[in-house]
Amino acid sequence: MLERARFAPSPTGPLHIGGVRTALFNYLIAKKNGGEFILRIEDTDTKRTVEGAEKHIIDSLRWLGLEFDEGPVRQSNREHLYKKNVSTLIEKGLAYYAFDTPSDLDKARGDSKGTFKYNFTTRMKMSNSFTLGADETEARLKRGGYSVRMVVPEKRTIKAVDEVRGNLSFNSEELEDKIILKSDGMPTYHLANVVDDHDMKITSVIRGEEWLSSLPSHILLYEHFGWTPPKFYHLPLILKSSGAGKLSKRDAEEQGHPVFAIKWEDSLGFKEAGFTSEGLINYLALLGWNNSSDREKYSLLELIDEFNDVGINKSGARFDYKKALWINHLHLKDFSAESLLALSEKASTLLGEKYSREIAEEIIDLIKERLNTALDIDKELAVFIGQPKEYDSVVIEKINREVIYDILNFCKLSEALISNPKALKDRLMSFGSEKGISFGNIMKSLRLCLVGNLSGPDLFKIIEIIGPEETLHRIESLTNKI
RNA sequence: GGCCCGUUCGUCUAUCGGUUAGGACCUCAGGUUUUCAUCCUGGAAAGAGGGGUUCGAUUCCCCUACGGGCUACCA
Repeated sequence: MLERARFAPSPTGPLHIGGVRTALFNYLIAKKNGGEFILRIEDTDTKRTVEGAEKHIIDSLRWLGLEFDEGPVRQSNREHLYKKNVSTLIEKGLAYYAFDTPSDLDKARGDSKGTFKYNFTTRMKMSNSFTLGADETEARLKRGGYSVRMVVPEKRTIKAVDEVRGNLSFNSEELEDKIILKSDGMPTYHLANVVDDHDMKITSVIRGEEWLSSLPSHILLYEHFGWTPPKFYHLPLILKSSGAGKLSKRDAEEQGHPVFAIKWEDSLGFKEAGFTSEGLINYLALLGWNNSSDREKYSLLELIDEFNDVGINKSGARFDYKKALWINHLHLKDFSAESLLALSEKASTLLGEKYSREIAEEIIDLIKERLNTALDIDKELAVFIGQPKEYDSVVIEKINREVIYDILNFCKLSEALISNPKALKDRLMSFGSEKGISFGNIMKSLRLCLVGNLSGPDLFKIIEIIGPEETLHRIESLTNKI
């Protein structure tokens, strides 16, 4: 049978990485078996729908490369479907009209000190089509403002299978006659989900663990309709990197890392933080799944290939930004110079103004092992683009101004040598031994002069690329300042 | 509180009854490098506790503890 998996977010806010991971696993399970990945927007709560959220979800999936084959299907367009199915349930006696107001329910809950359950023990005391009689029910239906509840049988063991955890069983006494149609005419999640998954021929429901406890209600609903339930996968949650609980936007901000795939209002996403989509996907895949192998780097295609649902973990995992960065680094260093250049518009323009395409690519190759994020590209490239804006004063003091001056002066006087970095190196060494200056300090001084601090790629390579004129210019600059 | 799920280094994880409990991030120490980073080598670091079952339990079962989720006319 053709595998069909859906990602079904509700547009009540931007797509965060928990959602991204759910989308990813849906995508992988679908694609693994050559199946289809479908996007369904669960917008049944009109009050909580957030402007722009749906667009953010779609844009995120697009950036991530998780292209959906169908959708977006919006539940708000399918009211008739839910109503029709609710009617058949009512006809079968497996659902009923309820007229209790919110304050009625509050009261019932308050009276029982929070133990109240709307089920076989209490429904005959409430206001619904079982207790009101046909005429009264009819009259109230005409007035509107009713909801519909599903009937949960009295004493039953409901057996369910979760593909991640195995066999599960629940006692129906613990369940409630859940509302399936709200008084505004919209279905609740439980109904809409079951009806849509059946209607859309979904074969695998892959969602977060927070749904595990409503699984028995859903199983019951499938039973009431006489439908065969799909396979269920409940994914472990992504936990905050320190402390307890689910990862939230606030925790992420406190820890200084993104939570959204792409920018949302004032919050920058992983994209803006310089992650590649595959780097993020790679990290997220490993946070909740593994292959029993020691392999850490996967492209999306490789994940599709290697993915197997038995490797999905059962327990929640803490988000670790450092490891995410490291995975991203693994991806960046395998990028071609060309695609790396494409990641930074600024860098490619500035580099393009100064150097030939060939040299630009050579420069990129020089720095690419040094990158954790695409943001590092600009930082690493600065040395090739202009002279240092400032000099690390700690280094100056450490080496000693006089010494630096002497070295730079020597370089300045050896002007001819600057166009021959190899020879320059030799001359500097002998200069050092004459003057009793360590070679390390010579190099540090020169690096300070050209870079502004003590980091960066090979010094003589830098001299070669920026050329004698620019080198001399930078030497002049620091000599004047010191 | 009730119900459900979970529990191996600080973190992410491997192990499908017999292992010196493996890998990665982090961290520490060396090495490479003119510097930083990369990279290489090495070190430190774990089976929540208690009962069973078994010749033998990290692995299977039970209890406790801890963590998480749900407990809405939200998803």
